[in-house]
Amino acid sequence: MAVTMNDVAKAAGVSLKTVSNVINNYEFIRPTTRQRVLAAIEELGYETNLTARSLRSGKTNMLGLVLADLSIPYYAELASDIMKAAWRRGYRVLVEQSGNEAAHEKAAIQGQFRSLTDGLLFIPLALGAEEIIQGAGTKPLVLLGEYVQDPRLDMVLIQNQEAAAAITTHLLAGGRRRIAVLGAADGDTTGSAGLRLSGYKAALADAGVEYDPTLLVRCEWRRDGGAGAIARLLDSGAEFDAVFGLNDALALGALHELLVRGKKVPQEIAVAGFDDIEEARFASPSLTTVAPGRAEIAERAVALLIERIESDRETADVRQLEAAFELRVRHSAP
Amino acid sequence: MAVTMNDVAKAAGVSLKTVSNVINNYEFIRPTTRQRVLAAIEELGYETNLTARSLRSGKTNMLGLVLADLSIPYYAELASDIMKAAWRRGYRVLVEQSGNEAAHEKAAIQGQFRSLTDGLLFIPLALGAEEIIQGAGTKPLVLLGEYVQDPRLDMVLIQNQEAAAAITTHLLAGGRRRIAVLGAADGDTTGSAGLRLSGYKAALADAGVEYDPTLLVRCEWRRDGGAGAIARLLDSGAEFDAVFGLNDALALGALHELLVRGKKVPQEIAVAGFDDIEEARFASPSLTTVAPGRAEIAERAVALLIERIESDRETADVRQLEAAFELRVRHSAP
DNA sequence: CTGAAAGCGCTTACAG
DNA sequence: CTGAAAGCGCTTACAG
Repeated sequence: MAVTMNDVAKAAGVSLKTVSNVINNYEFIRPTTRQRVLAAIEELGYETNLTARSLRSGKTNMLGLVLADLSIPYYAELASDIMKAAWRRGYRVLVEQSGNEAAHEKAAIQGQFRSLTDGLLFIPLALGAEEIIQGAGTKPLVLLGEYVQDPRLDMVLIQNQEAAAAITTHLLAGGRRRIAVLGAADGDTTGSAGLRLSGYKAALADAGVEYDPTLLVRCEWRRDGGAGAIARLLDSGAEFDAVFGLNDALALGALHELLVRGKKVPQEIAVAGFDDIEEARFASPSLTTVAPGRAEIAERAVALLIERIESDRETADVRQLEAAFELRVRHSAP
Repeated sequence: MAVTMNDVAKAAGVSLKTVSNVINNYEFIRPTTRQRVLAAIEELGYETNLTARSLRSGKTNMLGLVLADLSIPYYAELASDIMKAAWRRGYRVLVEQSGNEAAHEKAAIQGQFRSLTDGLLFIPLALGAEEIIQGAGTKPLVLLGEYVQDPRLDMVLIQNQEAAAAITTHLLAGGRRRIAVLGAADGDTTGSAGLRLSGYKAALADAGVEYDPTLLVRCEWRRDGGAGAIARLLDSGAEFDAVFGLNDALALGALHELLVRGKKVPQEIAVAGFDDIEEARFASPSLTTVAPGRAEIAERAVALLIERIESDRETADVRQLEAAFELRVRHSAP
């Protein structure tokens, strides 16, 4: 029913191959032939059937992106950047929401889904390195985020420790001495929580400030998690003069709860986050945070993945890239 | 290189067709045959090649979703809901960002992109009804949003006028008499802006309050647009006791700017929005807004589109569905 | 219940 | 520069 390349070939009086050559911008075609083919394409309203192209060429020109949920602002903003970076290079992005569940992540990295994409960008939250390596098959895979760290896997990383230390140092420089941490528990060493916590600890140590594990609250990394955590902390009677939410959602939830309870921010309690989502700039007061280099992460992850796809596999060394971060000082912690 | 159905067939000692039957859950297969095939699939690690299936069957089991940008919270949250609704019905979603540009929208509704999907969910912002009908081809299409209204097109709508009237009435009931509107200009009649503005006007008229066009500010529907609009309004010396941002982003930007300038919200100026994005609950003060039925919109749009895909075209009447809305009264306008 | 053949619409070698 | 043939990995009629 749809117009095929064969129809175009007949209309233009050339072979199938010539039409294919024109469409794929093959160099050596007589200009008049090209014109005739283009005219036929235009006239018939021909559109390439990408499914057929994929089947024959073995390439889909799609990248998979597995993340927890697009309703989480940091992931949505990252996905937007990734789609744009891919688009510039002639690829589309197929997003898969894992909902943070191991079963979904597993299905996404090994299932039929993979046959639709040439390579995968994966933000793992539930699966470990071993499971990823086992399950991922042979197509290229680049990890984002830092829940998983393994020398065998390509990844683009945030400078978690350094960035968390920088923001903690900023709070300390502002005279804060008792900095609560939302989103981690004492003893966490792995994943974003562990890395950011260790940056926090390092900054305290550098400043000669005592580390007090009773100032840590473990909770979901969402706004309501942050709000609930601050509520519990206040109810416990703990004393603190600053809050470091391990991501912006936590910090924004905490900020909300502090203001609801009549605390003055930043006069009584300073608040800082991590991610620099757009919302942070427009919070009241605006949120001090650290920008982990989202655009750079998107750009480099896409570039690396496509390089893997388009080069001969096997050969290349594992690549682990780090994005530059930047402190964003705003009113919640001047 | 990859394991094919043929490999499975050989390993199980059956024909290709039988393997296909097992995979597609064809009923009448001898249990022992099924077992043998499943065992071979397991052993060889066979995965269906979805590209090949699509080419042959003419179905991709993917829905296209064209929206402006995932970094806009309302679209991100809607996309998340749509992907979940599609997933439940066995479909994936391929998102295309139009960046609000007509050329991108046109490419998305008529380009090769369409060959990858069985149908399209489209939030038009730049194209008109005529262009959509011309360009969209033969595959099913369901519109979301209300920039375009046309009796020939399937769509799922927000009750813009009614919802805008409800929130205006709420502000009036709180004693506000001079309600600024952000995101529309006097005379707008089409699209979300026009519809919401007309709801606002209707509510004023019902309450016998005069409509003052100098209280309208046209701007981009983003946080910084709202902030800039309020700044201009304040600088102009206009008097107002409430602000209605035609979406939450506008209202949140306005809220931020009002607080920066030392205005008390809601004591001096009440603020209300439209969309009920998650961020609204955690703003300080929390944002009064209207929930347009996002989950219902996602669910019904996906259901309608899939119904169109799976039934014989042509026949059915155009369907225009409306989602129910709900007022969310919070602290910015109690 | 299962099989052998055809074909979806392209691109890929291979000729010329 | 262009053509004729083969085939990517499935599902779809059609037989039996």
